[in-house]
Amino acid sequence: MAAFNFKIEAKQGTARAGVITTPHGEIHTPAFSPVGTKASVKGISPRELNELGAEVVLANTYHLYLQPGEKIVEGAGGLAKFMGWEGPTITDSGGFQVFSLGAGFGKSVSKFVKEDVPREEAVTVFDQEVASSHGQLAIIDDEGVTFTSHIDGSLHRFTPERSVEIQHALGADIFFAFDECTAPTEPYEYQKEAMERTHRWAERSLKAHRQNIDANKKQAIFGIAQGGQFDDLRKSSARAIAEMGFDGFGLGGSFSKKYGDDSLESALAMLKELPETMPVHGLGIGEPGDILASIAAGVDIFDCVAATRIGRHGSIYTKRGIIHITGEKYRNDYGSLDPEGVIKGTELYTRAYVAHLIHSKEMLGSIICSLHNVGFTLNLVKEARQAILDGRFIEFRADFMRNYYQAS
RNA sequence: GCGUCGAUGGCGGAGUGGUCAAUCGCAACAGGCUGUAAACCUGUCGGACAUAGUCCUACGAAGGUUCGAAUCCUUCUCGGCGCA
Repeated sequence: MAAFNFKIEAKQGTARAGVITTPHGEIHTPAFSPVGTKASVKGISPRELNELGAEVVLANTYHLYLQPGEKIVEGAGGLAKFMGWEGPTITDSGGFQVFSLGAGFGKSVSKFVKEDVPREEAVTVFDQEVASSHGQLAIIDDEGVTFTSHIDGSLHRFTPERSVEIQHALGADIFFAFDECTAPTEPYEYQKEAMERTHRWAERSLKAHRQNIDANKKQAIFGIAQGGQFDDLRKSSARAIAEMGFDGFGLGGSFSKKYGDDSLESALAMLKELPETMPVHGLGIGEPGDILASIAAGVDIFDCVAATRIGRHGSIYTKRGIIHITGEKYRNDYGSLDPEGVIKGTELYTRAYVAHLIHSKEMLGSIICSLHNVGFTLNLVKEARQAILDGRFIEFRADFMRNYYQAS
């Protein structure tokens, strides 16, 4: 992997600033990767992303496989070319969808695997009608995952090998091994089982990648660790993934409050088990406070849908916390969207105007808020990086947290 | 002028004797959103205390029938349509 390199420039405690080199350019870490699930960061053009300071964009294997199909993307010359983005790209493996699509039926995934269906028969027994009647779109077995498309209901199957094959076609600079993301609420036994399965899938993903000489020259593969909220599982998962020979490490899990108690702190503790030279990607970590906590623990890259999602729905990040621009008090507020942090491309818009756009469902409102939030997050990470280089990250983080979570 | 149909909470529009402070949609307001099945979801939505709940004011206006009316009757006001 000559084309891929990670260099640490400065450290402060476990926090570090560095540079990741990829065939499509450099990523200065800590870095935030806006999420363009379907090869599009919702509402924001590649040129704007560039102007906001983004250096890398993350897309999703599951979505691009279903639509338009990885061959189309490959035919365009790869993900970056396809979407008109001139920098590095990352693809997620589809492992998260194993969780988010399966979660439609609560804990059915574990039930299905452990009780209703014998492992070896899970696939053949898959009953689309039964599954969909429960709103469940994915069923896991040890070999892989069978799922129905959320677009047209058609039946598909991912295995680690298939995920890697698709990601080779998509051609991102960095891609992830196929994993099983679990809900933090799953019990120990299931977390352990899923983690061990993820480890086996990681080895298979890595093997499938190393067998492709051509892809190895252009793409780096990161292995994802799991373990839920259990410290011992987290640590053993980190060690197992670290020993396999991946180019980088993916901090897996779902830290959304929606799916249960957040286990970010315990997940971050696992990073102590990793060799210092290994770049770490915090999957789906994107709330300002979580980003800073993660940076402090040694995470180098982040990706998160929050910036664009909450923006699209009319909420924006400010140094004093999130504000909902649809609030009554902003209807005649002719001040800047965020007086303390005006983001490039949003300079001319007032809160009253943006509030009106969101109220009247004009798409520009969602675009402006998304621009602001992505810019805000990129700035946060950029400032954190500079703070590490200057040796004042601790103070920077403390200051930010005090302002952001102060009562307002 | 005569006939006819209608008048319901910010708007649209259900309800046509008790289970109606009144279905539903929109708007409004509040909250949520962390590897995007998300330009989405949840809650509130006459008023006052405010958890349950209790009380008050309410279905154009006034009167009446009835144990009980948004619902039935009378008159009036306003509006649509038809005929003059």
